[in-house]
Amino acid sequence: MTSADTPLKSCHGPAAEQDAPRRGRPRSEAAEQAIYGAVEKLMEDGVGLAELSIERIAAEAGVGKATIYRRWSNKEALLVDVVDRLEEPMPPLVGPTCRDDLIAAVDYMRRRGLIKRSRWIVKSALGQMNSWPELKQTYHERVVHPRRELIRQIVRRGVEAGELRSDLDIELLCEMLIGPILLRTVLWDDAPLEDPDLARRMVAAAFEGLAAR
Amino acid sequence: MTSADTPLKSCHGPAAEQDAPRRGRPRSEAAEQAIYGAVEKLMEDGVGLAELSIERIAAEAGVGKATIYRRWSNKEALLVDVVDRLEEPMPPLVGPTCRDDLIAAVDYMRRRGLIKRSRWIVKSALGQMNSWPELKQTYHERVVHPRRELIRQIVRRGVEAGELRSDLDIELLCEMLIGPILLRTVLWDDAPLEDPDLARRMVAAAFEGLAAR
DNA sequence: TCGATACGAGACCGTTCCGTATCGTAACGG
DNA sequence: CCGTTACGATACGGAACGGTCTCGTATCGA
Repeated sequence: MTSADTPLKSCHGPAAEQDAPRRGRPRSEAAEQAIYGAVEKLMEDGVGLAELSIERIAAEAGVGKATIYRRWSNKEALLVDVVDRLEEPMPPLVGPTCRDDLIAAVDYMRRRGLIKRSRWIVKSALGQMNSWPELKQTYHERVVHPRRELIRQIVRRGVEAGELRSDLDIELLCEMLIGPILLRTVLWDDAPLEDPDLARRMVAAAFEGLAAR
Repeated sequence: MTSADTPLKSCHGPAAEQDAPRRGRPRSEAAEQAIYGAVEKLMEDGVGLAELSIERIAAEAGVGKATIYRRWSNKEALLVDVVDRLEEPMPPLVGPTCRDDLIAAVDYMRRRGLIKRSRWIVKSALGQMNSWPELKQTYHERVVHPRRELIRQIVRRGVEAGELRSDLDIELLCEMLIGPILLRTVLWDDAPLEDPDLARRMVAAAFEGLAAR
């Protein structure tokens, strides 16, 4: 009975028991958006994961705590949903060459690094999520893994097409290509990301090498 | 008057007013080490910054809370000292070539990444220290900045010696060289770091480029 | 021996937070 | 109109924690 008739519909959002035709007053869509909005606003304001309490979220959203608990069973479930809907998938990119795809991918990360919400979630992912297994797993599944896989795919195609050296391990190639941009977006808060040409320069440097001549 | 007579003695450890010849029972050095040890043990066990409470530290150290507060005015001061004494400085390395120095530096980071304590502090630094300004500043001053400066210095010498391309921005060169290893040590928990040849391969790949032929 | 200080243990207070329950009100179906 | 459910607000119990204080004991200098 647990998973017989329900198609496991990648159930986003609050746990809505949609089976019953719901009598009484319907749930407010506005309240839901206000809750999501409040969490995202707090994240953008640099509030740490520890300070991100349900009471603070409710206050920021102008919503009663009960309205939150009516939708999510606890704080963890709420944050899992927030993380889940936070980042849209990378656009599928099929440039003429592997190099084009790599530049696009690196530039996507550069632009993403400019968005404060992304930075917050990445940093929190590293720091606090160790003691929060489900949140960490969701983040890895939905955010880290797909991007890593996409890069791997581009690199593999590049190797097969003869654009990238075939004497290097695929993992090493990936790290050499996206390490620098991730370093700038995640570790070094003060590093500039505004230059729209940065991705091209990075990929070019990686391709051609840093040694003189 | 701020820095006239005090030699700014890089005052490690608990705030000890060493001026008075201290009568009564002296403070226990063992207790101090037990406190430091307890924090480091908890960190190695993967306890998050939020769970790292004074009471838990005291219990782990087998020490009364008062013994902690007698040495540090609050939790923040304790953690600042812990961070401060956590990492020893990078060894000054003057290899025959810039390439040797870079390999040594990257390998130092690889070995450091194998130590759980370092990983913990780096991750916490990213996640939770945003709401903890003094801790973050200390970490940046004592850990991040010196290492970054050393890399910059090596790279600058490499450019001057004609080993590295002079048409690239110094910052970009630094990121291309240490981004990959930091990616592995900080962001990807599961990435292997055991290969003692990793640093050499990474620097070689960066020097010679990833493009085929 | 005596005063001063440190020790481990833990009581204590104030604060914050989670999660539940209760209010009076508002919005839906029948 | 009535039953049902959601709403915002808020009170509540319970837990965790920071920081202070008080015990009885131990260890120093004088």
